[in-house]
Amino acid sequence: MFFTFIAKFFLNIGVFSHMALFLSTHTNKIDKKGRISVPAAFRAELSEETFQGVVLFRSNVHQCLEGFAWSYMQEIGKRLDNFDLFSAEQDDLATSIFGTAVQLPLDGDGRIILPSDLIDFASLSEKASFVGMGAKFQIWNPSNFEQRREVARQAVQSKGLTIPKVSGGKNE
Amino acid sequence: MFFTFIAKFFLNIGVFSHMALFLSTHTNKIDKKGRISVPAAFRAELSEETFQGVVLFRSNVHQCLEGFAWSYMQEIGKRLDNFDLFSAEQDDLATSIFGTAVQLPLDGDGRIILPSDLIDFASLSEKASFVGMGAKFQIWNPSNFEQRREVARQAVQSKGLTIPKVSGGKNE
DNA sequence: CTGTAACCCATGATATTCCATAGATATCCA
DNA sequence: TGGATATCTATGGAATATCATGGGTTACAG
Repeated sequence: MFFTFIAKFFLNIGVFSHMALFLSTHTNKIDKKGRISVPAAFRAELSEETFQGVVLFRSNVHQCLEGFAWSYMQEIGKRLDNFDLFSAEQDDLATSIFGTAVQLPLDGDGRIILPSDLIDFASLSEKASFVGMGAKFQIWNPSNFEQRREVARQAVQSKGLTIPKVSGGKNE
Repeated sequence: MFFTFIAKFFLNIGVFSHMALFLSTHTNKIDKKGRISVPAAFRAELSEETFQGVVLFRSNVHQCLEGFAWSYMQEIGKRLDNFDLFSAEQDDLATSIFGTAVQLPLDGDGRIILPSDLIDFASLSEKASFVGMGAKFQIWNPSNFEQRREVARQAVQSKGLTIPKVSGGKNE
């Protein structure tokens, strides 16, 4: 159908080009070499990326790490451009994101090596939880995340936040 | 930017129009591997989906699970992506929606495997009831659902709840 | 040299695929 | 209409593939 064709066209040229959608929480072990398996479901989302790996940096809000596909960094760059070029916000964000980010390749078995400073920052020890957040994901100390999950749930309820309504269905 | 505007326009007018419509209640057995058949009527609603399976997460309101088609989840993902990337709201929503959701593929016989933490959350044991809710469905312990059904029925009666007529635009 | 990272392979646990069956439903034809 | 046959569905179990993890070996840079 015509509209579908048009929409697919725009998808293909990259307006909403394939975006990774990280979902669910997976807890894996950090071995004594500092390696950890990236969950297979997350790796599948990265399969079409030119760079096979992830970008990690320190969260500005929580005691956890944040991760993206490499291509999503470009999107962040674009969004930063919407700030005033020399504003304090732009400077702070650019510093905290680009300044501290590390690019970690996947090894042949789908693992990454977590740098020790990031392990320290997020208080990781034996295990770490990969938490899907849609376009990005977070890496948490599992017990810290249990608390965070509960806080988030209550915030969603008390602030009356709702899942954004989906339009476009036959049956709205 | 122009292309973004056009793409948003197509999203809003509902290019992605097919939406599953889940109806009725079906109770099936959970086998010792944690597998359960998704009711055939629900599977038929999923037949046009690119991803053959469902997305489940914990209800924020009831002691039950909620399920969607994958495309519905993608749509939520795009909307969530329009929030400020690092805002508290985005973070809370993404954590409670994506962080707790799981993507479950249908096996060749139309079954899914229920993760044990979700089985615990919903107090499921031998059997589970799939309850159609339109665009989504819920999964209940059958006896808990009987109570819930009665509470809902009385609420509708006493409050005189009705389904509002759709007015104006599709996505208000 | 020496430690670290990249690569390779082994293994147990878990998930996925495949096949069998029984009961229910639908279909078809006399 | 009745009854035989085919199809679909839910379920059980076995065979196969995948994943997470551990450990070893080689490549390489300080």
